[in-house]
Amino acid sequence: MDKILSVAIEELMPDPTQPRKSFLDEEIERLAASIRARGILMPLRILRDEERRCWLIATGESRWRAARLAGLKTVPCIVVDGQPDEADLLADRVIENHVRHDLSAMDLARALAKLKLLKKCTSQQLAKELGISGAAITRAEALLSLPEDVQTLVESRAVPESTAYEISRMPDADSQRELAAAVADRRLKRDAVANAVRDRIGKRAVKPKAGRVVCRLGGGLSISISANDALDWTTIIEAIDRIRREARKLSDNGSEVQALARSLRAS
Amino acid sequence: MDKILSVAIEELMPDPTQPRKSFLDEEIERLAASIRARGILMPLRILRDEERRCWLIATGESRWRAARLAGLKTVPCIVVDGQPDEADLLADRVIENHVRHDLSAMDLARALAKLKLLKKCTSQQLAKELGISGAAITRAEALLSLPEDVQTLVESRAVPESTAYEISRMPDADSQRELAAAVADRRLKRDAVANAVRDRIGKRAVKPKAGRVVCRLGGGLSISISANDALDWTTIIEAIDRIRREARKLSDNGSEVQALARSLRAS
DNA sequence: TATTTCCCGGGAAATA
DNA sequence: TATTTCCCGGGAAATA
Repeated sequence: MDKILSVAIEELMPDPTQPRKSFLDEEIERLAASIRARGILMPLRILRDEERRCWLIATGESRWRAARLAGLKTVPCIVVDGQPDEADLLADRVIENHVRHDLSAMDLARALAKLKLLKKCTSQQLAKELGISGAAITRAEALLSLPEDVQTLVESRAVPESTAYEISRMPDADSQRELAAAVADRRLKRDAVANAVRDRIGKRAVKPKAGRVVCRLGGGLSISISANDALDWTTIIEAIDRIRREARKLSDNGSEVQALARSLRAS
Repeated sequence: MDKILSVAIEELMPDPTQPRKSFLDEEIERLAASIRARGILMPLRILRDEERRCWLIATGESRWRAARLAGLKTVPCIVVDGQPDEADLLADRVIENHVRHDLSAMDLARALAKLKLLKKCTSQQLAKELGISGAAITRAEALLSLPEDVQTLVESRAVPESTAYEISRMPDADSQRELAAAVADRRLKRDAVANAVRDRIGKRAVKPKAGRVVCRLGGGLSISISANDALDWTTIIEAIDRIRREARKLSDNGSEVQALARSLRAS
């Protein structure tokens, strides 16, 4: 049977014949955090390259990068035997890339609550170690506050997890039961539940930070001004003045109107 | 170093001290399909139970169930050494439960297209073998039809995958570029793009150009002017003059910037 | 630090 | 079979 080899980080390299991958730094950092906490659970799958005298990574390149970042010297690997062809390698990578959900929402909620107790840590610390978001922990734990009968509906998937989280924000068990029943009946979906909850508990003032003012001038004509940050009058008026000067100039030149966009981009 | 053991299916059992899991039949069936196609890529992690004289599954219960369904006699396993405590086991299961995205959207698209060629199969057959949805394959492949420069925006994640799919439904490259630029600029999100596309292709009696000029002034600031019909200079300049007068007036009044939209709508 | 909002990835079911 | 619609899971960033 195959052995698991402990291979030095620097003896491994990505397979050059495989499609180039792009890695998000924060994704690798999150994985590195869980490797620091628990090590590499699943061995990489590697191929021998006799010419280069090194190992090529068949699957697990992001684990390799994260392990390096985490300061590991070696990583566990399985040598892929036989002569896998390109289709096999591609198929394996796609399969590995894909999620497997072994835990139900309630299982996850209970596991996280237990972990917090056992490790005596905060939700955020736990999130970091496990490589999941703090928001996910908040939402999972909220499920445990639901009445038993509602939890049963979640367990049976009659009420989806994200809908159940919205329900958990209702202040009393009876309203929660009522909403859960409506969802199980397919009379309400998540977004409708979220709206019902907001009506009840009062909505939060949300202001988008990206500024945007849309001015409808009538007859279908409108001008919208947008920016990455909140807009102020100085920015708005300077912008309008710029576009006005340019429009007059181009109009006098006899340019066509699309030139307005081009000329402002260039300037 | 640890060995990979080939353990008979019936010598394995779920760890009774671990939280009960619920499994979706269709989830297990999908996994079984990929196991039939490519086998079990990642060994299960198991613990010895001396009392019961069998192995307990630490991680990989759904792979075990799927393997049974797929008719395998044995599965590859790694024996977890040492005395992992409950926190370790729970943490490992949560980590394993979690997604790792090794492939970018464009990488996935290219890998799927290549697999279809190599295996000479339909998208649906491929979906089944890989354990992903047919819809995902349709969407991934659509990305390959985008102009190079738009594909580059997707690769760099300036345009999200699902948004890029909506863009790919626009009938011509110029509209696609325009939408992609708006998304990269954060002027449009996915749902707005989807609506724009529906307006354009749903109404098939092609609505020839609603006039629109988008002026990027730099630093994220932009002004767009749009109308139901084609735009001409007179309309543009009159519109700009109106908004300019109003902006100056409201600015002098000390109003907040959103008043600009309201006051023009009223007038 | 914890919670909530926003919105993207992607599966199931409806549709072509 | 392929594509599109609908909507849930869950991360990032805003908010408390």
